[in-house]
Amino acid sequence: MEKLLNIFKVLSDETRIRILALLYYKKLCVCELTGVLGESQPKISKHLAKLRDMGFVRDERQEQFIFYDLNRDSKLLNTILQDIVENAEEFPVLKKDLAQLEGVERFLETCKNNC
Amino acid sequence: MEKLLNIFKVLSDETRIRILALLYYKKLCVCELTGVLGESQPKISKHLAKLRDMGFVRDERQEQFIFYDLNRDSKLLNTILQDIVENAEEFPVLKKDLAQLEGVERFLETCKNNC
DNA sequence: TGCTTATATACGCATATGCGTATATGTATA
DNA sequence: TATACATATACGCATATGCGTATATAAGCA
Repeated sequence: MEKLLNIFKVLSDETRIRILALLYYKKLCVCELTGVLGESQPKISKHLAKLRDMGFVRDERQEQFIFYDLNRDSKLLNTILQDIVENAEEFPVLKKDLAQLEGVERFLETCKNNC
Repeated sequence: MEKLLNIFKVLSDETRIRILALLYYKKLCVCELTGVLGESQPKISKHLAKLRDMGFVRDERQEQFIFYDLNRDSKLLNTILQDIVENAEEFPVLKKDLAQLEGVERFLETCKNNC
């Protein structure tokens, strides 16, 4: 039951839904997430830490950046995320976030401007 | 986005999941829910009030009892609940709750013992 | 080795949440 | 109409959550 509750607790925050929706499509680093979401670096890092501690994402260093990707072990979480991103039209914020996935790499080059 | 978040907030509490899982199968009154769940009457009433205020359940008086039933408007909530009850085997608490659905009416007759 | 950059964490605060206890409300019934 | 019963709500408290600001850590580079 604990695990089930954790899925819903994790999804009870808009920032975390936005992060998970982005990671659903692509492995991203803190820098890119900060850039796309337009939120402060500590805020994003703290949500990522929570997601990591609960086992929903994994982190992996690649040179100077730390990339996060989705742990797809939970069938239920996967189904829910799929449902959300497939209906992104209903959620303007998500739609806008996802549109920025095209060419996110630009946030790497100018990271100090985002973080 | 608000509506989406509300679905997950509502599901972030074990008592509410238990209530929704039961209502998924059957319209029940406060008395029956209190009896099956073995929780205090104010606790159940408050969770029901929250579910009602958020539009996830409807209440309807039938003589001395007030029955609650699931509002199935949200496709996502419906899908999630279906997934949960179909996998009730994984969640002993839910399995036990659902097993008591057979003959819940007995809680009506002895309501004062539960409430 | 010292500096910069990318990310993580600590701290304090404001708000939200869940619970128990007590009490109010409203319907049924004697 | 007085009482009992079913349910709802108020209040106080403890804990949890999210955020901003400040600072720590750790890798890369000069």
